[in-house]
Amino acid sequence: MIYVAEVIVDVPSMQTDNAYSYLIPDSLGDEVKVGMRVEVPFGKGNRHVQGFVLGTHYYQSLAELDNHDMKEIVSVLDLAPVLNDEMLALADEMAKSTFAFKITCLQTMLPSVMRASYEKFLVKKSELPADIELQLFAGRHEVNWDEAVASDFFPRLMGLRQKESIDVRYEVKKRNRSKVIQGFQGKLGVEEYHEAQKGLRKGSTQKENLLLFLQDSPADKVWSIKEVEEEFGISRNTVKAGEKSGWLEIVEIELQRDPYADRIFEADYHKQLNDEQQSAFNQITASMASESHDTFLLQGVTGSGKTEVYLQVIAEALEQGQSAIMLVPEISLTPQTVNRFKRRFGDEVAVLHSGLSTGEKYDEWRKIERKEARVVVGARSAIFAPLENLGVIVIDEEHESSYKQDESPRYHARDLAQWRAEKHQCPVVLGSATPCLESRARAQKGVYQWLQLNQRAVSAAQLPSVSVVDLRVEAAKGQMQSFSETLLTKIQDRLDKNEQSVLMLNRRGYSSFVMCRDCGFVLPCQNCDISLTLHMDSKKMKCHYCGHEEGIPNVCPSCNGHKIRYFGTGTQKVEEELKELFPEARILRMDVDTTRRKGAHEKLLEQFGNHEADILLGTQMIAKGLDFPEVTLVGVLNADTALNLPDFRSAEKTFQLLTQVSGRAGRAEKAGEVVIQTFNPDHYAIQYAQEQNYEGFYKREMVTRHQGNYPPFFYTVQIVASHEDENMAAKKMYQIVLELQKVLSPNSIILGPTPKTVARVNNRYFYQVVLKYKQEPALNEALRKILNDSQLDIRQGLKITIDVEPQQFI
DNA sequence: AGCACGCCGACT
DNA sequence: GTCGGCGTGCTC
Repeated sequence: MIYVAEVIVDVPSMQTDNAYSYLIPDSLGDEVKVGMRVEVPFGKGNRHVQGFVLGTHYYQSLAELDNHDMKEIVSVLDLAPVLNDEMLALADEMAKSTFAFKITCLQTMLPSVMRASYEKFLVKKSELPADIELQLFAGRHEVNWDEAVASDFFPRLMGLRQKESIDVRYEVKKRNRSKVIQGFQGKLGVEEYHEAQKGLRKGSTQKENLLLFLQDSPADKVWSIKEVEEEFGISRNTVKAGEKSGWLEIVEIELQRDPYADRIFEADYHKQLNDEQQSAFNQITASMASESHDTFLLQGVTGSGKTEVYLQVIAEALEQGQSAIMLVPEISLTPQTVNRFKRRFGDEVAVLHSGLSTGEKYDEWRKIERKEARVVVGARSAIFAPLENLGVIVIDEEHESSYKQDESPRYHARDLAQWRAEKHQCPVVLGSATPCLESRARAQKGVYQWLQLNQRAVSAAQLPSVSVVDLRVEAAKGQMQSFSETLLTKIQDRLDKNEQSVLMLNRRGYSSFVMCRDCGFVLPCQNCDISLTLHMDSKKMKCHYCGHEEGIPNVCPSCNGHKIRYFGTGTQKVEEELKELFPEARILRMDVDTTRRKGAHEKLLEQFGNHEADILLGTQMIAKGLDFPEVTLVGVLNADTALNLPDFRSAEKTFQLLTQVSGRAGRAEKAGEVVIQTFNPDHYAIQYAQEQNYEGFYKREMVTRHQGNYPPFFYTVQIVASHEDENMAAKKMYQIVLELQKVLSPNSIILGPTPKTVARVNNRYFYQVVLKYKQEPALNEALRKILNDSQLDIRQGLKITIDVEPQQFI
């Protein structure tokens, strides 16, 4: 019998995006199973790569094989499959719908530690020239490839390789090592131990102790050697001797790193649902019972108790012996959220988020795989949790753009959730106070079941009063600062009353830059078509696109003038202003700079929650999911920076952000107040946000979308080509447009080609085309063809990305 | 991706 | 005449 495995190899390229057949050597016989990772030789030279087994089959004889010379699988990297059939099928679907390589999809589904790392070595085979021997090998049998490349000997080493004095060795390294400790397990029955005891030599007290211990311990019980040594005084050596006598077996015990092990979670019980919550709960659970796969849009204002509905729906799934996935945006995976789930579901919860170390993530994943956790709470990638028998998938804050991955595979967690829901015959619940237009429109059309929560669950809580300050008027009054008089008065008032304020600086598409007041010169990045941003903490000018850094100029490089000043408003600058205005106030700043370190985000929030500061100043990140009862004032310093971006979603994003941040004010008994500073007080996004009127905004925005032929009326696809040579990128996009014009129906719209807003990043030029269409059955195939036909250009340094339903158009 | 094969310019 | 450039093809 000849066993063959179909393997997708870890070479992400168009040409290798298919399975290769490998012989399964007899030695690995029944170890190789579908869904496992294997190490296989691939290509010339001794190169080894990681691969995923997608299928196995066997042949009676070599004659049956039409494939002539297959190579053999080198080794198996897993004891059990790491991807089940559902996940393999999902990877296939993802590759198809997002135009990604299969291998990239497979890797994305697993914790990052399971991605192999490769190392290359030069191995000495016979006597080497003295200088190489002495200075490079220095007595070692082999040296790392990188070390050899860095040395002066490299060209000569390649010559020696030709003469076979040196060989190259490849290593595929497994990184998913579970933490293990030594343990042992009894092998014999009570009677046999009794017999063994009789046969002992007089004075063998240690061994006798061990035998007595084994007799008393339950069969199959695995003991930790260390614990037994400490608690029962049976030494490590005695256990080893016991193994020699065949009484017991030494085994490895896989240790769990539980990031929440040292915390105690107070149990939390179901709260009484109000009528609306109850109705939502009933409809979702009815869908669960009916084994259909409905999508629900649970739309509820801040404080309406969406989370309690999620929790009870998930509890119901568990009750039915099923499992559940709860997706939340990364930024709101704060201890507040996690605690709530831990308190309700205890050890049944596995948490997956970027705050965990790679080892911890792996352990949480293993916990799910071993079916020890039936509830998974996590960010986007938690949609790949290998749960079986799913009862419900919840996506909280469904409008968040972080549910779409902005690199390949460009999947949207919502789409994959719906795919999985169909497989498991279970509902998907999308929750939000401000649903994205697409979802809200689908609810309107009855594609989604629409559930509304209009009452605030906590009866005492009132909606905050929102006032809008016209910055144009403020500017006319004279010296322009970041704060209007209205806002300053209110901040002072909170300080006097010892209440807290949250101030948000909307930095999207805007930041502080340096400009010469004489000639208007703005310092640009040398690699990108964008101005450099001032970073006061490091006293450097930085490019946010490519990371380039340089010093802050004192003199204008263009006119040699000395009036070079910063413009725009960064959080650092506002913080300084605040300190000057309110010297007595304790201020916390929260932005990318102060939250870069692991856990810094949580720590800042905790400090603020403990009222160790009066003012929290931050960027968008403060808008999401924090709940501080002492906060009675929320100020938005510049509401409209995002409004002017060339993106059809800018009004929606602005409305959502303002509504969300407003919800941070006055969540307890104290009434909250919100001040929005803006240059566009008449813009509908600002006005509806002031009224906290989602429905009004939805209706108005739908008109704009309809007029502009944008989603939800049209689907969109973005195609981007980039190249070091601007002409190459532009030429390719024109060529693509010609191709598309041949296949697209006249109802579809092609925008472009145009250079991207930032046309040059890292010395590459970017050109894009946006497609808008209602129905194009042949589009997928046409795009595939474009990718396939572009292989020559890709070789010449062209990069093409296809983004289906892009979230960002700039 | 990464490696070998192959066919044209500046060197021993 | 050869070393080495990078265009092209292929990887079970």
